[in-house]
Amino acid sequence: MNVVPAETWKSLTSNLKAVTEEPEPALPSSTKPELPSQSPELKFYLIDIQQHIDFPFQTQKEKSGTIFLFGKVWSEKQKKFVSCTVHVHNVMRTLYVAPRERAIRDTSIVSTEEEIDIEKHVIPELLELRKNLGIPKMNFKPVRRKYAFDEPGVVQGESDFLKVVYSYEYPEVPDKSLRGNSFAFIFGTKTSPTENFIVQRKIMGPCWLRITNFQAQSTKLCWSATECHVEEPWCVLVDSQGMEPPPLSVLSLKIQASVNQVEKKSEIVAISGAIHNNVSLNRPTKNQDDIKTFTVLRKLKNMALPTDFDEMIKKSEFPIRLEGNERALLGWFLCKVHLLDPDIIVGHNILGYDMDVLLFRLKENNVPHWSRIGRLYIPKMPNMHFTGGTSAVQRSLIAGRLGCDTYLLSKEFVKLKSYSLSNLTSHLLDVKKDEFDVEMVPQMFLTSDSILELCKSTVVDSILNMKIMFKLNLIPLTKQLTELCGNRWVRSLTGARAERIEYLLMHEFYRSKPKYVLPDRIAWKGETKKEKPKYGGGLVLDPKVGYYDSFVLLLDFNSLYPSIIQEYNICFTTIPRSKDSKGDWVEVVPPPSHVEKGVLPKVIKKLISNRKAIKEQIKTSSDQDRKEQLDIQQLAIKLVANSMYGCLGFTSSRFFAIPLAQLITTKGREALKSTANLTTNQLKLEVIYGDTDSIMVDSKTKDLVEAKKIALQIKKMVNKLYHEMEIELDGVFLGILLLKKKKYACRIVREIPGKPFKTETQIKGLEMVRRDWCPLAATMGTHVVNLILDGGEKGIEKVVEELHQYLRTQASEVREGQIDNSCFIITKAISKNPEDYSDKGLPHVNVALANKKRGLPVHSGDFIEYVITTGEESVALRAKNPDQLGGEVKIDFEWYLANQIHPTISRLCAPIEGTDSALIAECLGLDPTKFKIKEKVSNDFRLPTSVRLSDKEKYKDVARLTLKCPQCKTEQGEFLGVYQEPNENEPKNDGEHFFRGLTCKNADCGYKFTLQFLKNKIQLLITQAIKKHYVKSYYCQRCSLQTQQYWVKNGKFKCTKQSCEGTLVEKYDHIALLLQLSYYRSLFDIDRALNRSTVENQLALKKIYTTHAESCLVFKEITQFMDGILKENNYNIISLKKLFSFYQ
DNA sequence: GCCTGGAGCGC
DNA sequence: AGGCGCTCCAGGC
Repeated sequence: MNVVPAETWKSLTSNLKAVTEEPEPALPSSTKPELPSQSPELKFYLIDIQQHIDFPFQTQKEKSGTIFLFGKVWSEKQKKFVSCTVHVHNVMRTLYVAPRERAIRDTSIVSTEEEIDIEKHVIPELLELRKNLGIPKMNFKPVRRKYAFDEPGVVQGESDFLKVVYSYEYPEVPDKSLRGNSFAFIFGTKTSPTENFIVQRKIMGPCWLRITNFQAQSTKLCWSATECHVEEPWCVLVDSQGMEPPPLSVLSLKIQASVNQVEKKSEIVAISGAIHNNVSLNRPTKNQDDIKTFTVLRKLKNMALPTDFDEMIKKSEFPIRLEGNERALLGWFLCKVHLLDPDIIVGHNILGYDMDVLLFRLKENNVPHWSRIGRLYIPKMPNMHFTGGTSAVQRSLIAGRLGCDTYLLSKEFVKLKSYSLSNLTSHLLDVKKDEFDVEMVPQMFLTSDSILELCKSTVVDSILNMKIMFKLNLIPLTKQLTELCGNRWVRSLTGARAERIEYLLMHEFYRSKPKYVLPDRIAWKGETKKEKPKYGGGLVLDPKVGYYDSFVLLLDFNSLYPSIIQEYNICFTTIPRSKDSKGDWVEVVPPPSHVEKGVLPKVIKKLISNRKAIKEQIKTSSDQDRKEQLDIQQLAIKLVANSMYGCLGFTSSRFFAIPLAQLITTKGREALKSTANLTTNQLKLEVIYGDTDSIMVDSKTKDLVEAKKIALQIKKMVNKLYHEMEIELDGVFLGILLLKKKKYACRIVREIPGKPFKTETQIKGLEMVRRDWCPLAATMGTHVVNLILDGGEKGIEKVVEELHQYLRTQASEVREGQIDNSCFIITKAISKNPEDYSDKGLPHVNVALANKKRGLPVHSGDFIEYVITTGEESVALRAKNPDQLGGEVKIDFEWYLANQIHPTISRLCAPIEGTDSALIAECLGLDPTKFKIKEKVSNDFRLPTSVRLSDKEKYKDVARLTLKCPQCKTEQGEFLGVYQEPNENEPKNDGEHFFRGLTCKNADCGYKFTLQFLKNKIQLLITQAIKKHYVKSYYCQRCSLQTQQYWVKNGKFKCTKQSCEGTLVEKYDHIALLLQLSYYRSLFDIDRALNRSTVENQLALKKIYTTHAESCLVFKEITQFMDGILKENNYNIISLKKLFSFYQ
């Protein structure tokens, strides 16, 4: 058993300052908390805000109107920052009542004629409401406010509102009372104390606060080092001086559980922690290796530890604490947490799994002071379900400490195929570490060595987690995002992206003068299933499929949607919105130019100009430290600016506005269309593809400087059209294989000053970048892509040859079991609980169910890894967890070749001449009959200029088409077809007059060749071609021998080579045949001729075609006729075989 | 063969 | 607890 490779252990621990133990935790002291200071004002660094938790000893008023500010203060006594909690009492409900323009008819309060007056009508109606709700006290105050949202009946723009303030201890205004006779709506009834506090106190994320009039707490309610309270929210002021924030202490946790096989419940056997006490908030932390660790381990029930284990612990390279049982382990751990008092707890999937297990075990073991896991003192654990997933209630129990989940956050900030800890460490840290199965834990307790290995594994995991947190700059980045938007930091850490934008806009609308009344939060409808789209999105241009070996330019609009918001002044405040009679939103247009700039464009402008300034600073700064800090800032701004559009279209967003989102995408489509059109028509360039905000242009040159000039032309032309939107050269490709919309592979040019440029292969959308295809398919696909992209230099025939060779060797390696099992693992996410799938035929669902049965945690959103094994059942039932492989459970190689490798390679080769689906199948040793070509027969794939051989070159060896007049028997000479090579200096040929009228060259005869005659001739030629080229040979899977001899053993064709026992597979070399057939076809294909001509020739050709329209029709029919034959036979070897036998 | 979910991409 | 557009595969009819 070796989970932690020696080099991993060494690399991780040698860098640590010291892997030593903290002092033994003492029992909790009962001394009264130290008062922060005696000065009238407390400097307090705010980290997080939490609302009430149900303390049994709190009054209703305290429960509902009190919020907790968690943060840090300077302790003179200890000469360091210590944790502090400030209780803010009396946060009040703040409602805004919007009067109706006219009162509702037939009411006792006002007559219909009367204008509504706040004093006369609204206040009395509210007093009535107050009485009915039993609220003793409400404050009223008429105020000027603006409104720009969608509550029906509320006046848009500036008007009078009635502000109502009352305590949270009294009931909320119920939904049925939100509309009255004199008022259209009451806003803010559901707003939480936290939100009111943040918005009204204008708190933008973690920041320094000045706390005035603070008082000592008489009752200790927190585990923080210090605590105090203020009676009124206005005692809390944002300190604008902007001092450097204090460093935070971070505890990285790894909880090692084991499944109790009797009860099928998780138990905790070990916990490791890694501590860093000096984590920076604004920049990457220095001395990231300044980490200390602890590990606490316990004995298993009814299982003695190996006798030499005490000795082992003493000799261990890192501290291990041994406890007798789970309860003692947890108690020791809680003391540790209390002593270390971390501001942040980091862990892998800690918010999705670990917290649940920890809380469950704390409860089961009835561990005292369990709430020290957080900073609030909570006497009794609330009732909750333990489902193996951490619920919102559970998360709130660590209040005061920020939970930083590397699993959750890496999902948000980096794109990977898997987010398991081992995959994260291998991609981000270049460290190898395996994970072991929880089922292994009990047997690991049998020997001291394996117990030590287990401890090593947990301690290494805790260190790695910390390192991932540093690597991704999770703390500075999320802090920056929080600061930009003014939401709560914990929310940024749990990936609440929509909420960030909500807060950004709330602050912005609240800052405006006069303030805006904000829209209410929409209740979450619980439904998570994807709805169908509500409006149109980005435009995707039809790709001109093929392989290009010239420089291809990628131009795109910088931050298209944010730019559009600015360019067209798109905002709630500038564009009136309404619904039609069916209740659908009416499409809108941008406001006239004289309209004042809206709030949205203003925010975007601020963000973008800040980002520009920061990027400028990065360029000029020489301080690496500062550069990294600035880079985090600019990245955060980009993330925020780009996500604003998404929130406009998000149904549950507070700032939900379909018409605005729709207008933005409409303008985006317009911009892309016009850019593509202008490039094609005005600059006469070829746009080969485009998606949402980008176009790809074939420069048709092999000169980089020349290509860049073209890009500049496009840029200049397009940018003249806009103020805010800006197109830019985003990249130059040398070689691109363009296969489908959103699917391509290219070589990006990377320029190095003073040196020749390099290229880097980039793949988009293909199987190779998808986690639901196995790594083997990805490796092979990538290899083939590189073969093709290298094609420009080698020539396409060579590429095809190499490709076929590669497939053969790979296929035999697969069959012989030479490929590592891990290359066959397919990963798929489950989107709901495995039991909830109606469709039981899904492999990953079956594996998820099997995992669950074994006691492994499975939750919605998890990635399930599986392999397909041999057997007779359906594929779904043959899907197994990779750790089950061995013995009779074997990987079904044939399934992989047919269902993973073949489709991947076939699709890549679709535009490549000289190979096809059936041929690829044959190379892979699969039955070619099962791989009929689905793609339509088409010869109009783009081929690169250099690889695209001239027809003359390409068809130099094929049999020519000659015709003889059936009437006068005159030989007509070679038929040269509809396509003339450009710049051909050869004399006019005899075949040309066929084209000019399909008439016999013997003027006396004058026979006109009929369609039927030509068809028959073609049919004949095809059969001749088949006879000539169709030679069957065999290919040895083991020694690669190609032969036409064989001997039979056990009904299999065996290799004739001495001492080779390999099996022969049939090899059909039908490239020559295809070439011949495609030659015949090319003679008649007008579209192809046009496609392959230069621009000048195209014009000339078109002219000729028009004058000979009748002949052209015949040619078209012949082309279609040939396509028919080819399609019918599917370019398929077996079908060709049938044809062959038929004509034999 | 057509349609519908689901999954996972691209932007 | 951002959006839509576009392959692909499976399964059902």
